[in-house]
Amino acid sequence: MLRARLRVSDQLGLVFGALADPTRRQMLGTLMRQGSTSVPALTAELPITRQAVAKHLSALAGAGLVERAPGGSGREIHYQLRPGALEPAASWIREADQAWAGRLDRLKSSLESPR
Amino acid sequence: MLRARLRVSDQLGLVFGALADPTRRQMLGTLMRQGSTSVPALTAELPITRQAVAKHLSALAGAGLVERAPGGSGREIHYQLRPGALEPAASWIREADQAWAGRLDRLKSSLESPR
DNA sequence: CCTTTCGACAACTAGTTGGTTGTCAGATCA
DNA sequence: TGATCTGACAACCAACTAGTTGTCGAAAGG
Repeated sequence: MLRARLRVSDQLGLVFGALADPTRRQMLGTLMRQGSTSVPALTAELPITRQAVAKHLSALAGAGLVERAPGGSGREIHYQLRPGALEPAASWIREADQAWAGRLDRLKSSLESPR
Repeated sequence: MLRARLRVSDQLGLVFGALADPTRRQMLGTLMRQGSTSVPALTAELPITRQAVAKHLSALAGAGLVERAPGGSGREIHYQLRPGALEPAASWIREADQAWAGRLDRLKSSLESPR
């Protein structure tokens, strides 16, 4: 019956999913270096169309990684990093890394104290 | 002409992509708790078929997060976490988080020293 | 005023994903 | 031996993704 696959607002999944695309990571890189950017600016440094850039930006916004920059005097809409947005992902990785290492330690000690 | 989209071995992308799926994160959780597991064991705790589990496992293996456990006496193939596999992702996030915070600090200080 | 630029949609395409069913050979076990 | 379980494929399907082209109205700029 092909299960529903509701995907009920999997925040962590959205963040990791957004980070999975190299183009999106590059956009974030630009944002980190320059603080704020816009669709036309990103289009200038990427080999894709304005529309594709806009789609990626809205994916990043959907994951909460990016938001509209206030001000916006000109006609271009500017975007900036959203404070704390990386935190859930960072802490998942941190916890996993710890459990990972713990697992390996236990494995190692079980190898060191055999039969 | 619909660009090639070669995706030339984007290791980081593979890892983040693997982590983007909740089912896969759950499998990793099991692995962290139990150290080693197998397709039948995972199938027992998930609402999906054995074949789907195998596919997820091979995605995790493709991202280098998981590997076949040595030994394997019985007929089930066991899998374990691959040491250090999380490192690239962890360090990307760490660096990004730093740049992120730096950006925000500079933003704040520019707000604190106005006109 | 006319041209360009920008944002917002919409429609389309090829390829990928997450899942299914089905099949089959080999290992395990009663 | 015969039933069952396992892993490994393959085919299929619906939904999603990353990109495209095209259109349109509003804002800026000459």
